[in-house]
Amino acid sequence: MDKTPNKPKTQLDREAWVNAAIEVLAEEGIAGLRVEVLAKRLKVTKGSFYWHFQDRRDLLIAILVLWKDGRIRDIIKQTTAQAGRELAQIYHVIDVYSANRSRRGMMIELAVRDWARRDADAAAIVAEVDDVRLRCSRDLFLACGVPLEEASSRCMLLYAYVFGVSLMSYEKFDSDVVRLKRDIADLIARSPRNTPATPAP
Amino acid sequence: MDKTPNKPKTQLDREAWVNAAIEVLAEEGIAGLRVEVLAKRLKVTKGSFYWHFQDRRDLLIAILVLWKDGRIRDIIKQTTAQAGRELAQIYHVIDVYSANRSRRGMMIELAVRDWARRDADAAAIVAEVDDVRLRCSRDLFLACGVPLEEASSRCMLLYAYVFGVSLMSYEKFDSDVVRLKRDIADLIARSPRNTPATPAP
DNA sequence: TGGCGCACATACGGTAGCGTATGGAAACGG
DNA sequence: CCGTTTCCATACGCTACCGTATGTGCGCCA
Repeated sequence: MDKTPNKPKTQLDREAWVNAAIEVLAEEGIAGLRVEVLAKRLKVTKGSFYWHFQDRRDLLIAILVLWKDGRIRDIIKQTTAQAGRELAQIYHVIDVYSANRSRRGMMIELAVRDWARRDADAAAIVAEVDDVRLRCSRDLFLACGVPLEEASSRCMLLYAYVFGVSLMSYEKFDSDVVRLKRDIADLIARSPRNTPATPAP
Repeated sequence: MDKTPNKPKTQLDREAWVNAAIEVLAEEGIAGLRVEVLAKRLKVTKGSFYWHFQDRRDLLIAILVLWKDGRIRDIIKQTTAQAGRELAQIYHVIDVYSANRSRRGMMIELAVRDWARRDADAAAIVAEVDDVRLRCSRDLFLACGVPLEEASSRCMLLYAYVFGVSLMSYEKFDSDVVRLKRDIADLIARSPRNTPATPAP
């Protein structure tokens, strides 16, 4: 009767553990991600954890893999523009990643990157994700007619900016944050817009 | 006879502890900064630590204060340019902060910023430092004749970039990193360069 | 030269966390 | 109906820390 394929929910699977772990990772960082804490959050004991995972590192690797896949899927989605809308898409990418809207995603991002500073496996995953992201957004600039080297510079500036700005506190500095962010987006992306000197391909 | 003011070195003072702590902070992050580990590194036991400090948090606060003072002194030094050399100074700031040369300083920077994401005291210190940095480098842009709002945007882009780039891995992306970084520096600072319409003060 | 305080060392209790060993209930299969 | 598998609970040993209490060598000073 309850053979329906909806949520059984009485049992936990690996994926449920990993999702909860990513939540803790976002809140507490990699150092705060403890299996007993995680178990308490899921209302079970660590006996369950060590049935699903060989050890703590097994969970950590699973987190990295899931995060990598999600990030790559996301960036491909975000950088896929209809022809002619590439510049608008660049602005959209800047907006999405630098806004507080995706605060949770950025918290995970920063936690993973901090983790990667001391862990080779995490560093390798971050390197893969960065490479895909840079190439995808560079393609967006290239589609706008920006030369290759300039496209490289601009897309790298783009990503460095969105990560860096999430580390800073700038509330005291400028009251009109909306204008500030808009102007910065222009600095990163504007050349394709008003480059009368650059001949169209 | 040994009243000379050189290193007595037989005794540890508070500052020696704090300096060693900052070293550990850079290497292991705030979570890895344990008093017994620190004591072991200094070849003493924690009995010494708890003579100099009330508790672990006492040390952490001392770290924050020392770091703040050092950063503010440094930014004032880096943004003090002789008249007419402001633009060169901007490029110098970008170069100094984004280069691997000051890798240790950046490791501390990132560790403190990660710490600040979960600790109110650290966050307050970071906010102070950011505010001073942004104002100092904005003044540099202003001295180049850049309008106020554009100066704000550019200096914020500057700092977001230098922090963000230290979080990324871009070796696989572009082989000519020197050119890449030079072009990015131009994107951040270039407008002041070719604005012949701006009269010198 | 005896006392006094500095700068440690030693020892202790307590918590948090990892991983293991084993028990047990519930579902499932024959 | 019974055995097996799945999924989790309980209990245990161990290490790493935190913070405290107390012991101790040593220079200094009257």
